[in-house]
Amino acid sequence: MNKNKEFLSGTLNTIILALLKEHGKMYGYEICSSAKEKTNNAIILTEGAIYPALHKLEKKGIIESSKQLINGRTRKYYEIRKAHLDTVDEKVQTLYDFTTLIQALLKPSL
Amino acid sequence: MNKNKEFLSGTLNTIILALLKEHGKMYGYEICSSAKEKTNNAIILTEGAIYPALHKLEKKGIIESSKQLINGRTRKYYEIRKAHLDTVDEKVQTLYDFTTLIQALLKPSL
DNA sequence: AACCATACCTAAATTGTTTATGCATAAACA
DNA sequence: TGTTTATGCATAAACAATTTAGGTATGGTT
Repeated sequence: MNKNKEFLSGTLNTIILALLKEHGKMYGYEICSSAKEKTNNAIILTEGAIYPALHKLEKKGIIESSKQLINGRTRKYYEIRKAHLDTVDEKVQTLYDFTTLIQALLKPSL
Repeated sequence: MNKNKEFLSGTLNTIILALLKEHGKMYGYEICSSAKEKTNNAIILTEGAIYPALHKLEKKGIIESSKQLINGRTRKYYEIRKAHLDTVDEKVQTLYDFTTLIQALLKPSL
């Protein structure tokens, strides 16, 4: 289980941004469970990785957060700043293209 | 240029092993230039990354090296140990599957 | 002679992630 | 009613991988 752990590094930020772009607004815990659910437990984003990543993206000004109290628990929602939507698009596309390159590289040895 | 630098981390070992599996025997410098050429300069494996990676794979017993003198320059060829070919197959397949998962995750936001 | 491509290598610094915690609330359960 | 499970945030030490930046050396090109 979690065979993909080693491959995940480097893709975390882009996965976060892609999910944020798709859903508009998400909170950290939701990003983890969403990725997990969408990939049938194949992609496990750990909280220890995702929260620092979100904080860093916010510090860079790419995303912004807003707190909301829901059922007595606080949720911190993140969304992509409009000014950076294009950058995010590019980043997502670049990762997509990268995965295609990797597949082309690996295919001959499969 | 080299937009893929951040995505490369974590995939280096598997790329090396896939190329070695495909070509049978390769030397470090060749692995770098091969990846570069095959991807039209999109995947740049740096020597500072690849040599330590090769040494580590050898220390683990997954690959083995043999030196050869060619045109007055020494080349250190690496190949996958037979006993580990199955492990390598699995690893390559796992990365391939992972890239497919990533594509499925990213697609809705493209 | 200078320079570039080839070919190996290492090591400090940076970075990202894991692992291991901690706090707190709500709901389910026994 | 007390414990566990799920939710939801967070940080920090340790670890691992990679970058950056150097080093050595040979052969071929200008």
